[in-house]
Amino acid sequence: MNPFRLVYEDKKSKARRGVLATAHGDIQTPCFMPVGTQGSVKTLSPGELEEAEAQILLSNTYHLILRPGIEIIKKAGQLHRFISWRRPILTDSGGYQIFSLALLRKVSNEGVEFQSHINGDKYFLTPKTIIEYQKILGSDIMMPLDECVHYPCTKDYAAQAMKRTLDWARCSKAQIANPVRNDISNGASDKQLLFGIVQGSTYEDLRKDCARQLVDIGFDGYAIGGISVGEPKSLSYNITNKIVENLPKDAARYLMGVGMPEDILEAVEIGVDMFDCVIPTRYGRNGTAFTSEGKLVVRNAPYSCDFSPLDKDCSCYSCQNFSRAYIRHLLCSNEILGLRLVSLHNICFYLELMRKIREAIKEDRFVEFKKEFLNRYDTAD
RNA sequence: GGGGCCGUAGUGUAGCCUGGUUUAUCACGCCUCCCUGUCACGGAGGAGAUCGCGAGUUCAAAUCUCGUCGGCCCCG
Repeated sequence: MNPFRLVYEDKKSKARRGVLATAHGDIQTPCFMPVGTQGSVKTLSPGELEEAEAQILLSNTYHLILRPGIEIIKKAGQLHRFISWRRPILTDSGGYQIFSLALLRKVSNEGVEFQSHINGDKYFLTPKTIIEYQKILGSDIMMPLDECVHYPCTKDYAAQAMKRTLDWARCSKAQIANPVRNDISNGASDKQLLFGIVQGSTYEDLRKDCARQLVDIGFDGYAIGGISVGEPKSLSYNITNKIVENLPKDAARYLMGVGMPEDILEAVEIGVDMFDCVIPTRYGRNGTAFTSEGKLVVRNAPYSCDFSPLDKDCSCYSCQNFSRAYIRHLLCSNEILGLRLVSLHNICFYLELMRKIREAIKEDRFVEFKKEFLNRYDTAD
């Protein structure tokens, strides 16, 4: 059964409204998934995220395996219960982390051998074990192990990593055929979804080939990996566009790790449905707020006497109650509340942006909305 | 009255004995930039000191000598 329902297509662009049915409820797309790598969206509580109307969180299998360890989550009774979050969760496999964080990794067709970046313990993860771990986590959407290459990357290596990612995708698909599922019951589907991940670096033919083969295998949705890893933005856009053209209309499309508000708008316009990114929370912790007029480095000196809110058009708790001057003071004094207030605002800003995008698509005015938004939103800085 | 120690960016300091690779060290603070499947206490860059003041020795003084001012300590 196809978990994705295409609800509406914008008449003037390829933007679309959809609904993705998961075990813990429906997700309205286009959507943004706040990132809670280690089972926590840094500085924010599940209550605050619900309040901000986050529909789904992203968590990370690699991080959770290393700490606290899969056995503890199993004992806790799945990830939802462990972290006290009742809405959907997508778990990233950790492919990205193994290639960016882990030490001394050895990649073979069977899997990846690496040392923990925390304590040096040795692990050997295979596409099969990654799926088994995600079954135990009980995430609503599972991601297969993949190999995300850096930019720039030679075509030979990109082809090799793409082929390996495809092999691993087949292996992952085969692994979920064994139903080990147990007690998820409060959603539209009692099945964990599995997405395929398109790799192939910046090479159009590799990307196209990868997308087509994944579609042949058949997944519940398709993710685009290895974008925004340092390549020029025009290239990210072109490649993403080419990939989307080779994905079925009636499946969810997820652009992994993206991005800035302007990146999200570009991607929605060419038909991407799902996003996740550390930017709102990481920037929040480092003193940059997103506002309707662009990025605001509230940590900077000019705001020391600015008693207006981060964004005067925002209705979040931070903006309704606190000034830039106070938040800057908190950040400069290393008060945890400062990190929290900016992170909360940024998450609210992103989620509100996605709501506005969904509204605009429904009314065939996505292109105008994007233009108006970018007109006001200063991307120059 | 006698003796000793100390004075180097906003703060705390290295260098002084054995003068010259010192455009004077480092940390914090300050200023700016960066962050795209995470990184709370983060990364990069920058500004900021006529080395308390004055005189002397010397080709050359933060560095040696004398004086002086300020701070601290010990003895009377």
